[in-house]
Amino acid sequence: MKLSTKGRYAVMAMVDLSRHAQNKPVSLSDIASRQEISLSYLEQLFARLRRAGLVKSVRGPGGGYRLARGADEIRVSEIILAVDEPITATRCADLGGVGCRTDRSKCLTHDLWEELGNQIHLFLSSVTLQDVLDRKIGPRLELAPVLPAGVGGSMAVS
Amino acid sequence: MKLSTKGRYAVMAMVDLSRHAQNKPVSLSDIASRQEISLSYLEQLFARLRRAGLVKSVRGPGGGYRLARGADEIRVSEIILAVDEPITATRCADLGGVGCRTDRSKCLTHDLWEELGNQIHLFLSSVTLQDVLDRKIGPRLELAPVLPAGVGGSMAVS
DNA sequence: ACTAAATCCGAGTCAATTGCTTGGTTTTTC
DNA sequence: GAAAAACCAAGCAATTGACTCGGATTTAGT
Repeated sequence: MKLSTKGRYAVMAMVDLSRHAQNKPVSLSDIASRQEISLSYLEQLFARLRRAGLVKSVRGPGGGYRLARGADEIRVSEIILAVDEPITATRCADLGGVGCRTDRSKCLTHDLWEELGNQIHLFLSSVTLQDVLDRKIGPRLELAPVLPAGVGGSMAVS
Repeated sequence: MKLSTKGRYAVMAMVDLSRHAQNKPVSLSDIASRQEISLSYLEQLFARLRRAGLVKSVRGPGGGYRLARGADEIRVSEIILAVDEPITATRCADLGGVGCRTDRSKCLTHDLWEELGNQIHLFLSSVTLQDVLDRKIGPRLELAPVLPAGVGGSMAVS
């Protein structure tokens, strides 16, 4: 799973959409001005979100977008998968990576990346739009074995 | 924390280094041929790793690199932080992001990204080079009981 | 002292991606 | 029929990733 600002914009927009959902659909220009994202860029993102079946569109004046499902049925991971390009298969990425088979030592890191991907997906799948709206995000995972502290450093994900 | 193939290359190289560590230091050309990474690119990565204090260099023929500490004392997160550029402060990223203050609804996603960053860092900090060598990577984290959508109080956010 | 192995260093390249802009077309409501 | 909206396609500037090129410096061996 690729993590980029593109995915963040999409999530921001989807949160905005579910937050301002009334009877009327929400227009992209509303979202654009509220979230300070360019309208055309939003159009591109929502084209993908629509193709992924996460939103429905209503054309014509007074139109806009609606969530295709309830906010509690849409997971953040779905949004990010919808807008981000699929993972570019790196050197030894997915199935049958050449280097993986030939020299197994070359891919000692394979398991590591795979497990990291699992962790990220697990986390983002555990959060729905409704959770974000309700600010229910908090520390949810626990480490099994623990390490001496002090490895700190500021973090962020891009 | 930025996740790119750059960090992966660095981890691959560091794993290779610790795997082939004998009395003699390991030359980059050895790593380059084993891991199929370009030598010059490796040089750039190791310049950063050295500046970060993760490896020590020995110049001259027969020279190369050594781990600055034991493989069980180097965490994967350190390697990635060493080679990847620091986070580009996005729209509402770190402290004092403008949009965060003015319109709090704009940053409902803030906690989400922050917590995701925590998760990633937590995971990568829990894995040492030695763990990768020993193939000790496996599912290590467990989801805390998922919050029932409607029920219960708010989560503690630290 | 000479050579060669290695680390160091800085610049440049090339393709992909991001976040946008421009300029439309269609659909639909009033 | 005018205007609001979704749609669509092309292009573009800046950045980054993964390199290459061309050296320079250090040092072990002879």
